[in-house]
This record gives sequence, C-alpha cells and structure tokens, in this order.
Amino acid sequence: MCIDVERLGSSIRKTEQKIKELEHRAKKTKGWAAWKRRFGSKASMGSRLQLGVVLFEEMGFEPVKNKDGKIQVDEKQLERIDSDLARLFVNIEKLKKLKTTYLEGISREVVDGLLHPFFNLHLVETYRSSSDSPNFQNIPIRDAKMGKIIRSCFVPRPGHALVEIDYGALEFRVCACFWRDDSMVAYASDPSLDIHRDMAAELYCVPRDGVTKEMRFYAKNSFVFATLYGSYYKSTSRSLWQAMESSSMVDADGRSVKKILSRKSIDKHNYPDHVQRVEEKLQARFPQWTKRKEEWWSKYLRTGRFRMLTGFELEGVYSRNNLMNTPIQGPAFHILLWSLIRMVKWCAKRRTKIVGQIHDSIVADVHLSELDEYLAVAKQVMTKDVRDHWSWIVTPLEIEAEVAHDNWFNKKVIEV
DNA sequence: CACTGGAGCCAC
DNA sequence: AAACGTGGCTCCAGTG
Repeated sequence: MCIDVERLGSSIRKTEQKIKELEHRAKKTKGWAAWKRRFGSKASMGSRLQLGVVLFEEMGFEPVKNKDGKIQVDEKQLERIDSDLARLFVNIEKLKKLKTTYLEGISREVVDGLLHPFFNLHLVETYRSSSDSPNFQNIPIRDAKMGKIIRSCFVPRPGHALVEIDYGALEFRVCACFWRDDSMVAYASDPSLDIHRDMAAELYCVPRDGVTKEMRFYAKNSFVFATLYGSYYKSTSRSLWQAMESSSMVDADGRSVKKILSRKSIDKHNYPDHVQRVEEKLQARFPQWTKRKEEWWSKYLRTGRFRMLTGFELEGVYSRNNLMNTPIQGPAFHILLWSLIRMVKWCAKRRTKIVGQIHDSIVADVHLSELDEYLAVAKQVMTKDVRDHWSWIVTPLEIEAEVAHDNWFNKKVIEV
C-alpha cells in the first residue's frame, strides 16, 4: 500500500516536539521533585514502576490492586489520581506509543513509498490470521485524534481510491450458525432485532427505546460477547458496574443510570445478583445454545478433539473457553478469507489490488474506472457466493463499504 | 550485550 | 468444571 512519506515524517517531528514539551512540564511538578528525592540519579520518567512508588509511597495516593494483588499503574488508575504528574505521564505515554509503534514502526518498513505488511495464516491458535512488520490489524481508529495522525498517511495510488469493505456482525452470525440456536439465528437474521440493545435494557433497567449507543456498547462487549465466550456474571457484573460508574452513564433522556438502578434497590453490592438474573434470561432466550455448549464441551472431554465448520480437525489441550471461542472465531475469519481469495482472483487481470485484511474486512486500492464493478462483485462474493459455498451459513451476510479518495482516515460510507 | 517475561495498550 | 477470545509491539527490569 502507498504511504505518504512526507506526511509521516512531519508527524514524527511534531510528535517528538510535543513529547519534549510535556516532559519539560512534567519536570516542573511537585511529583517530579519527590521522584528525584526517592530515586536520585536513577530517576527515569519512562518508568511506570518508579511512578507507582512516587504516587503511592511518597505522595500518599491510595493504590488499587488487581486480582493477583499487584498495584496497577495503568491509564485507568492514573486518571483517577489528582496529580499533574500522573496526568502528564498518561499523555506522554500515549504520544510515545503513537510515535514508536505506529509512526516510526510504519516508517521503518516503507520501501520506495510502499508498505508491505505480512499477513500470517499459520500462527494463530484459532486459525484466524495475524499481521506483523508492521501489524496492519491494530492501527488506531477509536481514538479519532490518533487515528487521524496515522491513517491519513495511508493513501491510494494516483487514479485510485482506497476501499474498505467489512462484514456486519460477522462473529455473532457465525455464532448463531455454529450453535444452530433458532432464536440466535433469528436475531442474526432480522435487522429489527438487536440482542445487544435488548440486553442493555435488562442490564440497566430501562425500556428498549431508552438504550443509548454507550449502553449498547457495554452490553455488547462486556456482557453478550463475554458470556458467549465463557465469562459469567461475577466477572461481567464487575466490568459493567465499573464502566457505568466511571462514565456517569445516562439513559436516552439524560437520567442517571445509577439512580434508575438504585430506585429498584440495585446497588454496587447486589448488582452481581441482578446480572445473574439477566444472564439467566440470556440462557432462556437461547435455549439450544445453553444445552449444546455443555454437550460440545463434554464431547471434547471424551475425545480430546473437535471439528470446525470449515473442516479443520483440531486436537490437543484446550480450555473450556477456548472450546467456546475457537469454533466461532476461526470460521468467521474463513468466510472473510474465502471471499478475499475470490477478490484477489478477480483482480488478476485488472489494475485494482487487494492490499490488506483486518479479520472481517478487506482493504483494496481500486482503480477509479473499476470502482463500481469492484463494489458490485464484492457484494456478490461476500454476501451470496460464500453462502452458496458453505451450506452451514444459515443467516444472511451483510457488508458495509467505505471509500477514501485522499487518505484512509477520510473514508466515507458508500451504498452498494 | 543478548535475551526474556511482565505490564500495558492498540486492533478485531 | 471454570470463569470472554485472538493477536503484535514497546518499554522496563532482571538475568547471565
């Protein structure tokens, strides 16, 4: 893929400058004076361990320990501490990550303006793919500021556009196909149904139309997927409560979710009991999943092996959670891979090239004269042909396409 | 100096 | 029975 090398270079210089400024400011804080007192010539601003000692032993802040009893000095804990030094440390570390892993990591691998990441098919336990040198599959996007700085350096060739097509809810659809749970298949097939919205309503005690994007986000990632892949209420309730509290979550009408729960006599203490009841509702809603996952596990215990929907036979030592996740994560990727291979073949006699892949999405550098045809063929291959190839895909498949004429950050949704 | 594990953080 | 999953990369801190 093409890289805007000049822009990359200037972003590196700007980020370096910003880091220097923040480090200069950090050295003027009271905390840094305490740091120097404690560590003398060994004081190093890059050391989390030292920062933890300064904050929790010298400055008297209350430490928080993780499950293994270790004091955490991560972003989450540092943000709750009222100290200029802690705030500056978080910002400096973010910028360092941006500079070293992404900007410089990419720059190092560019040859004649082109980047050639590796895409491995032989490394991942679940038979997904991985990527390295650089890893094309973890370029920032959720933090829009970081995403802009890095993704704007990825550009199409002249006369081309970058086109990214991703599957909608691919893993949940494969989950439904694998467990063949009628209700799960219905959820994965009917666009008016939304399991994450429904569970958010239960978890936060609001009507379904009171569910916000934020509530849905946490219900999806901290509860529904976590539970499908083997977590349970004692774990999920903790992260749900934490997210709700630290974001001061409100419902669609701006009312405090914590207050809504407390009116139902739900507090931090008994929230796990509430989540346990919601978990039971999830099991009741997907009864075949509930039954078949136990049969799936006990069959593995008897035989020591299991088979994926895509035909791979796996044997050896797997945890219970591996048994829940592997048969879904692997075949979900194989749907993408099958489609990608078809699209690469389609590109053979054309100017368009497939340049990358991110588990459920395909990135291509498409010649403008081939754009309409590319989108139409991709839709046919990704939503129809692959379903004809594998009869176990019993749900519809959907795609979303985005096109970028200038750079990858500025991709815009396009109807297909 | 080479190497390694832990902690942390980025993606899906 | 056991407690979401899969990766890659960087820095620190420790070892020999």
